Amino acid sequence: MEAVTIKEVAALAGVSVGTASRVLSGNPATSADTRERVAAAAAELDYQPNAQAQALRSTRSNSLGLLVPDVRNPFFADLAHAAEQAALSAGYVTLLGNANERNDQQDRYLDTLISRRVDGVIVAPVGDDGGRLRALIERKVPTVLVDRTVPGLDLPSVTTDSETGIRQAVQHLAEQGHTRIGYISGPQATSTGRDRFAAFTRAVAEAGLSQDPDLVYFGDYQAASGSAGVHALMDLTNPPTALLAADSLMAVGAISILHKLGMRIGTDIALVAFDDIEWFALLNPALSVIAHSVEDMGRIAIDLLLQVINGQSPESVVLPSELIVRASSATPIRPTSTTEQWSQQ
Amino acid sequence: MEAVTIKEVAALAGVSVGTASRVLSGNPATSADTRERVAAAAAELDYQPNAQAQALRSTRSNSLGLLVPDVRNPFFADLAHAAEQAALSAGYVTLLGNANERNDQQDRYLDTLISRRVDGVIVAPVGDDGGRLRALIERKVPTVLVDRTVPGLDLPSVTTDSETGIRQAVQHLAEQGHTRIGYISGPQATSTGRDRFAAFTRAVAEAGLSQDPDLVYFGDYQAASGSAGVHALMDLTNPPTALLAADSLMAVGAISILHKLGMRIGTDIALVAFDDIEWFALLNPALSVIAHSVEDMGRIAIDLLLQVINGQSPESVVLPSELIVRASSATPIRPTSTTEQWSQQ
DNA sequence: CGATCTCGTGGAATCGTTTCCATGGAATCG
DNA sequence: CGATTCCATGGAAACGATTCCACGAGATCG
Repeated sequence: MEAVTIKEVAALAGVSVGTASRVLSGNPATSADTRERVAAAAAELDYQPNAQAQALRSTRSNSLGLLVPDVRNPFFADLAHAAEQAALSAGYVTLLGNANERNDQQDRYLDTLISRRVDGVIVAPVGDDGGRLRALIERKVPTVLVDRTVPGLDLPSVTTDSETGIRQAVQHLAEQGHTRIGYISGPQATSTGRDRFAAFTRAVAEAGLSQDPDLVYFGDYQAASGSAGVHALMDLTNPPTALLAADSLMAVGAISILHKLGMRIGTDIALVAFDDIEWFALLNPALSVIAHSVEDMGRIAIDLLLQVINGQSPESVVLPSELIVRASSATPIRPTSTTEQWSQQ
Repeated sequence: MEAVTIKEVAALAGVSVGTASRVLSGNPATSADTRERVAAAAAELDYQPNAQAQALRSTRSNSLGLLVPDVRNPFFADLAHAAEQAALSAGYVTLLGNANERNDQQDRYLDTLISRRVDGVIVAPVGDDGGRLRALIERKVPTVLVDRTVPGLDLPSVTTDSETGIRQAVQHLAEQGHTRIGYISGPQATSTGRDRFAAFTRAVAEAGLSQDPDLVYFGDYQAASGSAGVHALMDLTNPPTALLAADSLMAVGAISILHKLGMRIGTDIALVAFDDIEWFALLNPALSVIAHSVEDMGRIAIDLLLQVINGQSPESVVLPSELIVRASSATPIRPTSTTEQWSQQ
């Protein structure tokens, strides 16, 4: 690594480092002549300022930390992309960290972000206790939570109102004649897991559907637990006729096992997934989803973070969710003789 | 941001900053007593060293840059994940940049990485002219190319041998009775686009299949161009009976439009895609793919980069590719006389 | 025409850390 | 017991940039 310093630029331009610095940072107290000579020297040497030295001196690093549970989850990949683009156009580079859905990796990354003195952090938190998030708060590092919140941590956040979408989905399934809806829940150690489960419970009660606790399987937002959930639910003596999966990865696991079991989605069983992934529309049959805008979430998170950095205390934002009906849940249930729980449409 | 400095640690421990620094960096020239007091003080204050100051002094930042064309492309999301994990266990943090398949964004990020004095860079390059990549080379910044290469740039790289997989795919399709295979190519401004196209051309010639130039559509590795490709190929007076898409996103575009056209994949038309994405196995029918290992690619790229950082000059690595046959190409073609093979049954 | 003001510039301090050098006390040797 | 070695430690320089302060030369004013 052969670095060009401002000293060399100044020498080539025949000025002092102070003057060179002034020109390069756009300080108006410079003569046209020196401006020109310094600019020429910088271009000639292809000078790139040392961001570390700048940050050390100015206590601003122009970088943000973004910590997600898993980049390979398309929802978080989209979120990362949206946030990164928004940050870039505000002049910040993004340090992306991956917690791998593990508390210890999240904590390790949080310490790294503190060490690198990022100007702010956006976290989709893993787990429920905050962990080293509290260290960020103590140091007053501007922080915004995204997608998930942590009880007891008073930080601005951008989350989704799962309630509306889930109620729409349950009502929709009820209209198709389903009375027993299986729910593959997210972990209760995440706020989204709890919120969506609560919303499902309420919606099912409102719609007058079966509240059989066996119809709920608790997964962990990973594909494998979606498969396990389908197994558990389908092994019931009185299995559900429709399934609602609380995130995209568990839906993927569910689809995969349903294929293996030879059950036709949309015909033998209805399926709705939380999270709208581009690919879900390509499946055959296309998957009904509860959609929420990742782009908005990423963009708004950056927006709130910039406000916090500027010393403001923005309100948290809750984004809407909405059911999109596709073929996987569009066929009304047919009356069958085996189980008569449901009235025929 | 309220930072704790080594000065405060030293004061609390009752030693000089020099001594505190020695203890914290594991320098053995310290007494057991001071080691203990400094460690206690650091823990007490929850001291996190300022990485910028360390980097400024030591000219090592313990960070790597990773520049991909698009994080939302699952192939690159997986690559980013693999590389990031490998870097992390070698003690490096990864700065992830997104070029959005655009030369100017790539160049902008490369300059940022130079400014931040990362210890090394891994790039899946966009475009063909190198651009600011040459600035990295001039400054002797350790750099490794991944997935794609750039002509005229002599840098270590990790790429895939597309030839084998593509030949297997073409032979496989030939065995199913296809004689006209449509090829949705990547852009000829990328090395992978050129390599795969050349491999396809050779394989088709070897297998004695139609070399009609109209059977090739040049896309840009984005979903939309996969759709456009299907349109173009199917509008031919003598359309292909099988399709080979040069990457996963174009395959997605192709699938989407084939659904709209009402063509059944695997029955009316065979489809094989380059890139093995987890989801492709879940489609109905499951998609045949040419697989190559992203995990290996990411891991090896980091490995080579660490070697370059250590002053070595590692050889480039070429990884194998391999056909995985699934339902989308498993049905032998039925002899038909018309150009509308798919419309029957 | 002398005093004041303006303005561009150089020099120096500073950010937080590492590392080199000097110091002084303890330990060891002849 | 005096000389040498050893070793933990403090102090200071350095990394590369920004910014404050002071200075001197012109311009402006009374």
